[in-house]
Amino acid sequence: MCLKMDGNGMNFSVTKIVPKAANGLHILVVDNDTVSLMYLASMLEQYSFKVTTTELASVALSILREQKEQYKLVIANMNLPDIDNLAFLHLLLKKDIPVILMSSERNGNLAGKALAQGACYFLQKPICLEDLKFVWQHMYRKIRKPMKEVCEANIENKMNHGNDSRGIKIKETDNVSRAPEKGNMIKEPGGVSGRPRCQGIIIKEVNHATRPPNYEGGKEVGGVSGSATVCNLDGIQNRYMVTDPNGKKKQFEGHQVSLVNENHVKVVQNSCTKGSITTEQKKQEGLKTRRQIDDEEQQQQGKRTKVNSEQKSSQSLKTNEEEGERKDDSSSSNEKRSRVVWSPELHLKFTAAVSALGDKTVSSLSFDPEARPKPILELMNSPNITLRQVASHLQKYKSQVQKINETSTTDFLPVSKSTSSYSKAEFPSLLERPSALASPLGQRSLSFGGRGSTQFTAPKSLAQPGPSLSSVINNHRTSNLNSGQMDISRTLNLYPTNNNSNEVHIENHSMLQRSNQIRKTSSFNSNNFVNENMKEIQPYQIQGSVSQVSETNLPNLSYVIPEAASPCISADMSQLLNVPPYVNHAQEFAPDLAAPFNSQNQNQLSAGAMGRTDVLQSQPAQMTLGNATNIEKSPNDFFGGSQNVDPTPEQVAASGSNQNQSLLDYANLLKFLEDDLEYNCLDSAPDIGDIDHYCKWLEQTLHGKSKDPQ
DNA sequence: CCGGAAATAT
DNA sequence: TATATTTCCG
Repeated sequence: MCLKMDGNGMNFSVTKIVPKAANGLHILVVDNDTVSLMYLASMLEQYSFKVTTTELASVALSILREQKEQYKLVIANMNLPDIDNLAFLHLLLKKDIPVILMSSERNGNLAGKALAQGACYFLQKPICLEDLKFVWQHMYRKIRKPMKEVCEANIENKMNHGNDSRGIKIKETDNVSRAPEKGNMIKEPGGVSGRPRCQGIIIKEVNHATRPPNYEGGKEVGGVSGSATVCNLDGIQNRYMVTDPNGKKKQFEGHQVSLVNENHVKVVQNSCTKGSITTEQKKQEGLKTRRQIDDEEQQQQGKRTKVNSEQKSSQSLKTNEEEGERKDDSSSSNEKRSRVVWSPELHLKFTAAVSALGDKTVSSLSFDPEARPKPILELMNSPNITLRQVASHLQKYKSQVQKINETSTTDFLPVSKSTSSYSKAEFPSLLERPSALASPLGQRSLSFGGRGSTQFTAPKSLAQPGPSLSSVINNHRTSNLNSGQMDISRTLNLYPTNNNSNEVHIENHSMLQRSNQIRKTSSFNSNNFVNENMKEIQPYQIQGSVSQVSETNLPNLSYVIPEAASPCISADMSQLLNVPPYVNHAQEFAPDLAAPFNSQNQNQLSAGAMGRTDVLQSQPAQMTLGNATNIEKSPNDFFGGSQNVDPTPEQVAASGSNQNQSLLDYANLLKFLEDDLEYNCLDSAPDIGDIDHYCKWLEQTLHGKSKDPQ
């Protein structure tokens, strides 16, 4: 049986895990296995829930029929003798009750099916106390429609609105007023955003899903970005659902072309029925195309290359099959360059490179001159990233840092801040500038990273003292994996030192001894990934009120600690499913579905939740009284804050993650479960549960191509 | 090659 | 709407 401990090996208090508002809520447990039923019930009671048990689905249904309002959640075994699995689930969902399914069968498909059909969570038996840690969250979850319904709804929705991403999309915009280049040219397919290189009419392909570089299965779409998934919609031939890095789900069939010209007229065609725009059409519009060349090439030539329109037009308007062929031809100059999404991993590499470079020379107020795009790119060893992109990222990174510096106030700085020469870290911890982060809700000026739900968040992990090395490591890692906040410091102690993954611990030591830290050599291959930033931030972990930091200053955190990050897929299960347990990806993929708890919309969302949840309505005082001194406290702090009057650091972290978990919607996990075996946005990153393994992987990734300067 | 900033996509 | 990313430009 499971240990009744949390991931850090600390005892956890059951009563502190469940927010007061959820105390005593009624759960209906249905399991034909009496022993398991009773055991589960007793565990739930330990979490202060009221539990009703029954062994029969029919009884459960009748109970609900009569007292539906009483129950906030149903936990049911998947294999009930008196009813069909999914039928039961559907009946429950019809009653608008969140359902958690459980099974002793270790079958990923089963779990996937459950989730696909609308269960909000799947519990793998045997269930232990800790598995139930976040059960309460599901009571507030909006009932989710079964996957197919969602899909169909989306399809219909998109078809009814001109916004369909399928088919050929013709968008016309005015570009005439800009750009010195004259003439109309066709934009290369790869570009989907950014300043236009040319004016006039542009044809480009849109809505091609990006995918991990190592994606090999599936059909359609290319791309290099790691955060998108592609899946085949059930029973819909040639139609794909794409979840872009921002979490928007799109479906399309076939090829899409976007025309941009000066009229701001958008026409949408379905390629399946209407086919592609003809070359003739384009000619009529006086289109010119140009060969796709990348920036560097342009620069070298010092001149843009324009290409004969006829050739290019036809090239840009290939049919599905043609496109597929073209993609297969990787050597083709027409290869697309999709919009890069700075996934956590990518950012991790980036920050690693920056810090490695930055470790060589230290300037207190400006960036290390070595931290230039080119060396960074080299160190990153990411073939799919261009110099431009790195430069761009660096630019934003710097601006981010600058912003933080500008908004910094000594009020928030730790008293015992290091007096070392590193006191002016060029990459200050966000926690040291809480004012910058304590922005009003919804204000995300400092968030960095994925648009939409993937916020790169403040280093909440830093608010934790580091009694548990593993927890620190995990926190750092997870926060980075799930976010992209330009927080340089955080990533650093993730990095394994050379050959010994255990040296991660050393770095953690450095966290606690930062003032005395002695700087080692700075080569990327050296044993020292810790830099000023790391040192800078450390004191903050130990000082002051942790809860204040987390609640007052970091209202928007979407930070997750690993063991808490799996309300939908337990670590076990994710292994079983061969799925990385980065639950936050669900958010990335399904911001819409996760909306009720989306951190981006915490204000409204919380309000909405309050409006529709009895519990929340009935105990508003409790929600805010938890931290009366916190003026900036907002409704969404409820989950994170109120139950932790005097939280231990671990609990603070947990509460933050609780909040985060609430953000989760599982619809998108289905993509993992059902059809996305190839999914691997981490580029073969191992399970973060295996720290050593992960560190080794990271090391390899980071060091793989870097040469030893010595 | 770089950084700042415009411009656009999302 | 705000943000992320691309592209321009000196």
